[in-house]
Amino acid sequence: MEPFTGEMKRTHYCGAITTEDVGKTVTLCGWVHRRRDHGGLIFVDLRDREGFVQVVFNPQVNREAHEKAEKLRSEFVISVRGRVERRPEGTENPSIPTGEVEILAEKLSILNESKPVPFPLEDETDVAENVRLKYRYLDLRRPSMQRVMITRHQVTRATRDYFYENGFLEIETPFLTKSTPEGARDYLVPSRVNPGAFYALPQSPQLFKQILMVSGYDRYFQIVRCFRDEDLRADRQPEFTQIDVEMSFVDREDIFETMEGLMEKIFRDVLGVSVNRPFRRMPYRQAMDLYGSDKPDLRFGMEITDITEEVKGSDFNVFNRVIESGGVVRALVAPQMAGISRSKIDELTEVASIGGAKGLAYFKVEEGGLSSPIAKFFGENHLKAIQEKTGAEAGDMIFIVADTWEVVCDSLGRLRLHLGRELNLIDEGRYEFLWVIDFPLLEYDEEEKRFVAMHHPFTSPVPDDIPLLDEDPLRVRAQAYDLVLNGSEVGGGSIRIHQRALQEKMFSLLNISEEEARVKFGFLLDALQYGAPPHGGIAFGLDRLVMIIAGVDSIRDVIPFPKTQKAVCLMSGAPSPVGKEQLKELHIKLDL
RNA sequence: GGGGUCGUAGUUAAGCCUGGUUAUAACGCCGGCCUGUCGAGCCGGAGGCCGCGGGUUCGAAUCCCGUCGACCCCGCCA
Repeated sequence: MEPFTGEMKRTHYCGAITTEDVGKTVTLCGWVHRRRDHGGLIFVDLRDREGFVQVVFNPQVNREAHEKAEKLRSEFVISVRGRVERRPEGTENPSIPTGEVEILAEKLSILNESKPVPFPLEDETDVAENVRLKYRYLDLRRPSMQRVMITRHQVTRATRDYFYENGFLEIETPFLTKSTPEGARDYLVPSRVNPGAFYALPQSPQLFKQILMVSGYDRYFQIVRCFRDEDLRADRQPEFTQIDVEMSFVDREDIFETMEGLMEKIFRDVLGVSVNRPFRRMPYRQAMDLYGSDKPDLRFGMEITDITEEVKGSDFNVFNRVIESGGVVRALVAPQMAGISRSKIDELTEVASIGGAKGLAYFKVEEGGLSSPIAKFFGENHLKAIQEKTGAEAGDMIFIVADTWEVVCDSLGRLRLHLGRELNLIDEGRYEFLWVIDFPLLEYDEEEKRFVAMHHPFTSPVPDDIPLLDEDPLRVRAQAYDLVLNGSEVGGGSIRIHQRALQEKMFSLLNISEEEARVKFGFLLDALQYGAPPHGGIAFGLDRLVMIIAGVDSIRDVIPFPKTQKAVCLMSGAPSPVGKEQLKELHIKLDL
């Protein structure tokens, strides 16, 4: 080990050396990626965040450097000074960016050694994820991980640039804030100086950004961490990052225009892709009807067809009972799948059953018509009508689910996605944006026996629907919108309620008492009395957006230090027990 | 809370169904040789609580029960 002196400080990044640099003496700092020791000659691939370059230790160039290089091992940290040379003819390596050049080492400093690493630091890795997470500092050293983190940086940079250019103010909101009902479970932080009281980490800065509008800041954005104590998934972490936006004196169109501009800039700056504007729009109801999802993947077609009318009057009682009780019968055509096996059908039935379907009926489309174990219950006119309505052609398979509207949508939606992937109908290079609009304002929660807000309680109803709040609350549409990209919800927002009376009415519809509203949201209700401007906004899930842009399947691959499914950090060991003294200071007794 | 997949040298896997001498391979690691390699090559070597605990058996990596952990999914996530 040697001191790091000025003469060995970096002049270039390894990955940035080009034929332009031939003849120059450069100093490189980095990690030994690989060493190939020929006894006489030693080759070292030296790596830094920009890439790697071959360093040649030749005793005839410098004996001392060559002798030292014999000690080098993987992941040693070194500084090398030497001349950039074009590689001798026939030894170029066209498979790497710096393959035409090499560094003839004249001086080597070993700045630090490394134990043998627990797994190879290669781009392609099949190492178990728990090993990667335990040694995250090594995992993050892998070039593919560094590329993703750089991509993430580019996305946040493009975002900041865009909002700065468009007159938005970047303002911070508290992390130690107040627990609110509705929504996800809160992460709580005990207050030492207020025994028995707790802060909550924000699920989002929702109320604060609305307050900022009341305060006249007009256009706000923040790239901000949010916390939700719910179970994890491939695209869900307990702490995640939102691009949070709020604007005053705007309607939905202004938000769409501004946010499409943001997406356009991000995709241009980061991927060099130009996106088609304006983005498509689709009412929630239509998305559910056609794609069985409120976040449809529009990279492929395969739309769902309603055949409730077409099957009426058959002898098939399963369908008849569903229709009598107000349900629907709908079909999905799987192209050229008529020949699939019984076990394949079982597998697809399983997929549909996740959505609640109690069975999956099917018709094989043959030259002469439809065939199926249940075909005997249908007249020739029924079968013909089904085939015509679905547009199925010979060789196709028609899958049918009959149930409540919700179950049919969910089941066929899942089946559609499953088949889309399996039949390779999804063009991975495409980016299909979609605004889903006209969400219902409310849903009925069977468990709690009350209405709950579909988006959140501060979402404004569509003005025309306000009279319905009393007559038929479930039919009230919200001024809410989601941005969907390739079947993933990447953002959601709404025009907010800016009048106290309407906000109070909303709380009462949600069965939140006046008393409770005052305690939980009093500050918002108060603020709305003092000149609150009309306003609205949106929040994007930065992590999900980066997942799509970087083309990775796990949210853990776009977060430098993620948690496992049990919300544990395998590197630091968090969460962990704390000492008695610490608990006592916080006035907390454990009950385990 | 529930369903599923997985857990064997540092890493990735085989062996497990059908129990039987010393648990197999590749990569990595250590030593030697080697001046144009880039997954360098050749020769030699070390390395295992078969996740953990219990049971069945003359005998368990292998069969059974439990448990822990990682991952995927359902519920949950305004």
